[in-house]
Amino acid sequence: MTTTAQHLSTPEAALPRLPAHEVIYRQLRDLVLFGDLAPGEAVTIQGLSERLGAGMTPVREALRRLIAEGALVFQGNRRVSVPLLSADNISELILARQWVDPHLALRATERARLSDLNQLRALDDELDVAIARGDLRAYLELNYRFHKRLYEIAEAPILARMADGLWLRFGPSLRVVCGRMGTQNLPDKHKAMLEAMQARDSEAAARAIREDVIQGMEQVRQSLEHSGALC
Amino acid sequence: MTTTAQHLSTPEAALPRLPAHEVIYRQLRDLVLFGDLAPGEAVTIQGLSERLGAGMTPVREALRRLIAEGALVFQGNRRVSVPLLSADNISELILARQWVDPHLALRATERARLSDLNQLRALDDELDVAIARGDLRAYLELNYRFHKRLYEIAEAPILARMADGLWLRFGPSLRVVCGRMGTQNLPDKHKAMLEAMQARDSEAAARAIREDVIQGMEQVRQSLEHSGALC
DNA sequence: CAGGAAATAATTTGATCATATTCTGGGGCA
DNA sequence: TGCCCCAGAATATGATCAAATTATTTCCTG
Repeated sequence: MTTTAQHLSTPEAALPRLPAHEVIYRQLRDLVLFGDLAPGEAVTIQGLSERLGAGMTPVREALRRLIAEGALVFQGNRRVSVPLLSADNISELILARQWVDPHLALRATERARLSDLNQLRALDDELDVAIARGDLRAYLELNYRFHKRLYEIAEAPILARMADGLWLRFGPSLRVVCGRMGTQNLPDKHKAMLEAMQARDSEAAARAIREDVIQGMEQVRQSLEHSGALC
Repeated sequence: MTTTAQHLSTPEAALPRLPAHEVIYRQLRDLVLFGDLAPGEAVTIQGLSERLGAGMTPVREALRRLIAEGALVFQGNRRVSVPLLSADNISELILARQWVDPHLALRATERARLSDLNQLRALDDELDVAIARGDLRAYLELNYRFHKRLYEIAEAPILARMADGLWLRFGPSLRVVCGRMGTQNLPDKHKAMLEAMQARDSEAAARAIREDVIQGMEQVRQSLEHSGALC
C-alpha cells in the first residue's frame, strides 16, 4: 500500500545486492532514528512484514538486531515498541554522551585529513540550509550524519558503536522535542568545532562537542519534564 | 496494569517457557563470554543448528543479536566468528571500561542495600575458592557475575548495557590470557571495593574498581603484545 | 429487567520448521 | 594457470502450531 521501492530499484544499482534483512534493518533504523516511529508506538512482526512487503523471517532478524541495540524494546510478551525515555534514562544518556562524544571528537581532530574537514563542512552547510528552510526531517538526518561522520574519522570502532547506539536511543525523543520547539532556536556548536579541528586544537574541539551535546540533550530533558513522562 | 499473573515467588516451578531463540542466544553468549569459542573461531548457522539441535531460524536470530552486540563479527562473505582484538581495540576497551565501570561502582555504592552487599561478598568468596582450586572456568564466570551484579545494583540500565557489551568483547581474550598465565597471579581489588562500599565511600569504591579494571585489562594487553596479533 | 463479571470463543500474532532459491567457494578439467 | 561447474551454505518464503489478546456470550446479582 504505502511503501513503493520494494526491490530492484536500489539507488545505486551497482551495489552488490544486499540481503533483505539488511534492507529491512536500515529502513526500520531510519524510521526510529528520525522519529517516524514515535516513542511508545508499537510494531508487530506481521504488520511490518506486510507493510514492507517482505517475509517475516527477515523482519524478525531486523527486529532482534534493533532490540539488541536498544532502538526498540521488547514490551512484555507481545509488543515491540520504541522506548519511552524516563528522566533517569535521559540523565544516563547525557552522562554517556558527555563522555564519548568529546572523546571521539578529540581523536577525530588528531586524525582528520583535509578531505574529512571538507566533508564535515559540507554537511554543516547543508544543515544550515535545512534549518533555514525549517525542514525538520532534513535537520535531524544531517545533524546525525555530521556526528556520525565525526565518529568515523576518529577511527575508534568500538567507541563509535557505543556513540551510535546512544543516538538510537534518544533519536525519537529528539524528533518530538524539535517538532515542538521548531528548528530555529537550536544553535549548534558545529562552527566552533570545525574551527578547532582546522586549528588542530583537539581539546577545543572536544569542548565544543561537549557543549553541543549538553545543549541538545538538556533541551530534551526540559521538554520531557514539561510534558510529563511522555517523550 | 494488565499482567501480573507471573508468580515471581516460585523460583523454578513455573518457568515461562523460554523461546528457543532466547535459549540459543544465552548458550552462545556464554560460549563467547567464557571463551569456549576461541577468538577467531568460526561458526556456521547450519553447524550450530545441528550442534544445538534446533532449527535454523532461532539460530539465525540469536546470531544477529550477538553480532549486533559485538560478540561476533560477520566476517565478510560467509563466516561468522569471534572477533580477534587488535591492540587498538584493547586500548578502546580499556578506555571505555575505565570510565563506565567506576561510574557504575559509584552509583552502586550510593544505592546498595545490605542484601546487595552480602550477595557481592558471597560471590567474591566463591571467587576466592575458584582461584584456590585453579578452576579457570568458574573464575571467569564468577568474576563476570560479580561485576554484572554491581551493574545491576547501580540501577542505570543504559550504562549497564554498555558495560555488559564491553565485557562480551574482551571475554574471549580474557580466557586466553588466563589460560596462559594461570589464575594465581590475578589479584583483584574486590576486597578493597567491598570495604569502600560498606563504608559508603563511593569515591573509593570507584577507585578500587578502576584499578581492578586497569589491572585486568593491562594484563590482556601485554599478553596480546607478546603473542603477536592473535588473542 | 438491567448491569456487570467471568468464562469462552475467535481472531490476531509470534515461534518454529521444512523447503525452495540464490549465491559463494572450491575442485576438476582443459 | 585459468575457467567453469557443482556442492554446500545462507537467504527467504509460506505453512503450521501455540499462545494471547480481544470480542462475545452467558449467568448471576441487585
